[in-house]
Formats: sequence, C-alpha cells, structure tokens
Amino acid sequence: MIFEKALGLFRRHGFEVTTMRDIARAAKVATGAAYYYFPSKEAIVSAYYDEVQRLHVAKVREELAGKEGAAERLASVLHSKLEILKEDRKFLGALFRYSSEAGHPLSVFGKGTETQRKQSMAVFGEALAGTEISEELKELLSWGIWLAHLGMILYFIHDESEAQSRTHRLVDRFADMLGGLVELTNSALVRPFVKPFQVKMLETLREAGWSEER
Amino acid sequence: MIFEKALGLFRRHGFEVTTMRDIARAAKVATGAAYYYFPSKEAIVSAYYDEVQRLHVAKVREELAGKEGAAERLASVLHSKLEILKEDRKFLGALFRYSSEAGHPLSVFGKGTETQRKQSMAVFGEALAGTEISEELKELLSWGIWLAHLGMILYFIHDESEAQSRTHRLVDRFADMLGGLVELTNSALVRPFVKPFQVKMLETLREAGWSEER
DNA sequence: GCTATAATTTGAACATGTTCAATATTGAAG
DNA sequence: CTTCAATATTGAACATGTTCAAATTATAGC
Repeated sequence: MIFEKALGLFRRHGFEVTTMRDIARAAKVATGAAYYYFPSKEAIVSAYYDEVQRLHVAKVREELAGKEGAAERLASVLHSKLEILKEDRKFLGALFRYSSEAGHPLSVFGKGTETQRKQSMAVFGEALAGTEISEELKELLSWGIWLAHLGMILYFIHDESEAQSRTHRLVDRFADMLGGLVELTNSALVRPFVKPFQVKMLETLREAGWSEER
Repeated sequence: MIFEKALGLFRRHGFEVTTMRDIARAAKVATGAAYYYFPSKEAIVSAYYDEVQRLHVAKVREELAGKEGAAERLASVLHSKLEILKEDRKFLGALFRYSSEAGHPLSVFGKGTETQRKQSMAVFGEALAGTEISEELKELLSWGIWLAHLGMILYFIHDESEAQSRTHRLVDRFADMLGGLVELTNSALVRPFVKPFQVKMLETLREAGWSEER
C-alpha cells in the first residue's frame, strides 16, 4: 500500500518533491509507519527496481519467443525495458543517485546489487542465445550490453522527444551494430585480427573483477 | 577559505558526514555565510570538479610532451587524472550523485556540464594527436574514452587495492587495447570491414546529440 | 569625515529524512 | 475469555540542507 502510493507520487511529481510525509499521508498512516516497512526513502526506489527487474524478465520471456536474429532479439530486450520504464522517467534518476557511493546498497558495482546485475546480464545473454558465438564472447557482450543499457536509461531520462523516440531509435541502431559486429567476428577473414582483442578484454574484465568472481 | 576547509573535511571524513555547519565552523563563519559563496553543498563539489579539470589540463600539457604512441599517451592522460583524484576517493561519489537527474547542473549529459565535458573530451583527443586516424575516428574515440573515463572513476572509487593499483592496471590494459585497435583500423586488410561501423556509430552519436550540436 | 549604497555576515526559522519511546492492535496459548 | 508477547502504529523530536530578514561592514562619491 505504501509502496503503491509512493510510486504513484514519484511518478506524478518526481522523487525529490515527494516527501515521506506526503507518502504516509497518501497511504493514510503516520509518518513513522512508512519506516516500519521501508528503512528509508531510497529503499522504496530499491524495491521499485526489483519490481522492474521482475517485470523485465517476464516480458522478455514472452517477447523473445520466435525472434531470431541477434539484432532483433537484442532490440526487443532493450525496447521491453524502456516500455516498462516509460511512465517513470520523472524519478528514474533517483536510481542512480547512490550508484557511485562505494559500499552503498544501490551502488552499481557493489555487493548489494550483485544479484540484480547478474540477472540483468543473464537476460542480455538470453538475447544472444542462438547466435553462433563462443561462451566467452557472449559473456563479454552481456557485460557490455548491460553497461550500455545503463547508458540507455540515462539517455532515456534526458530524452524529451515525443514518446522518447530518440532513445528507441538509438536502441535500434545499437542493436543493428552489435548484430553486425557479431557477424563480423564470425567472418573467417577478420576473426584472427579481432580474436586477440576479445581475449585481452576478457582477461581485463576478469582481472578487474567485473565478471565472474569478486 | 570555505572551499579549502570544505575540501579538507570532505577528504578526511567524506561528503555525507560533513555538514554545512561543520564547514562553516571550520571556516569560522556562520552557517549562512557558506551559502553566500556557494548556493548549495553540492555546488562545492561542482567547484571542486572545475578545479580538477583545470589541474588535469595543466598536468596533461606537461606530461604529454615527448610521449609518442597512442597507447602511451592515453595511459598518461588517464593516470594523470587518477593522480589528481587520489586523495579524494572518499567523496568522489558525490560527483555522480546528481549525474542522472535531468536538468540538474551536474547532470552527466546536461547543459550545465557541457563546457567541462567538451574540454575533457578535447584532452582525450589530445592524447590521440599524432596518431594516424581520421578526424571522424578521433571524435568517436574521444567520446568513447570520455565515457570510459567516467567508468574508470567509478571503478577507482570502489578500488580498495593498495594505492588503487587495480585501477591503474586497468588503465594500462585499456590504453594498450585502444592503441592496438587504432593500429588495426589502419590495416588495409581490416579497414573495409570496420569502416561501416565507424560511420554508423558516428551517425548514431550525432543523431543522439552526444556529439557536436544539441 | 559623512552619507548612501553595496557587499557581506549573522543566526533563527523552516522543510524534510529519520529515529524512537510510547501506545495500540493482533493473534496464539492456556 | 484472558493473558501476553509479537507486530504494527503513532507523532514528537532530532539532524541537516537551505532560506531570509535583519545587522554589520566595506566602498564610493562628495
């Protein structure tokens, strides 16, 4: 109840201007009650992102069926995400608010977001299923797409074009390019040149701890 | 005076825990006085970033002289930045705090940070000077490096290794890879395959408004 | 030196996120 | 039905970023 009311207010007016008192009032409880269910205002955002993730996984499962090429599948996955977020641009920025704070539960690279991050990357890996690429490359690409998808959301937040068409066009182009890139790496001619980069990049990621362990 | 005291406290204790009252007390003025010079706490961070940028430009001008290869030059530019930031990891996260808020003066892609962004990208372009690449590719790479450098700072914030050696190693690897990539695109054999991607990517960036106008 | 204007400084007041001791409600055990 | 512990709710109090009217100090023109 508190969650729904909060979300409604965030959507309508934005994250900053909505006070915990507003939320409590909307839910017809005392201010303190909200804190019984959510330890902080930002925890509501955290719960929201869990929800988004859940919806995305479900939506992707639905929409990916029958889609074939890497480009088409990737585009589908990204458009899906935007579809889910489309009413929420007003407060989406709050998601990134603590993304850079080391040790913070919403930190992009932190422990607290690890599950979501992995799940998210798995979804992007799903988009590449059926494509003829090595597991290694898939891992690399999943990570890259996840990162790019953060950029996409950032762009989406700032995109004032009608129905955020610019972001959607960007997604199409990006998916296209990536599809082309995958084909390119599969070309016998180019592969020997590109392979060392893949290997190096993957090594770097591993060492950096952005992939697998850490 | 207020700026110096604030920075000292931020460095020592972090951004959150340092209150405006602390800062004012340290500078031996009333709380309100701080607001005469800085419209908000976050404006101090903004001023800090201006300073960092200034220092970086100066340092790069110095250190780039005599360095030749793209990889070496790029590494130098990035290590320089880390060198400048090294005492400030504790509160660097505050820089990103409002980076995703549309319309906010510290927003990554916003108008308010445009000058800094362009200047920053120009510095990275500088690193590529002397390299045999087209103006177009240089533009594309400058943008990409700028973006990667944001990632670097994010990683740096989280890097608890001795003297942040992991981040420095990451920079070396990244510079290496990029140097190799530049060479690769100059190879007559590969260029025809890679060229269409460059063109498409640049088009996309232009359309997205991350490059040139907007 | 005097006055008027501008620049600076003050600290109380305000809004909002958060905490917490006190109170009320619920639900299981007897 | 009573008791009692767990659960839920309340609202006042607190900390901190920020505002602002009032007071003070500096500066320029005479």
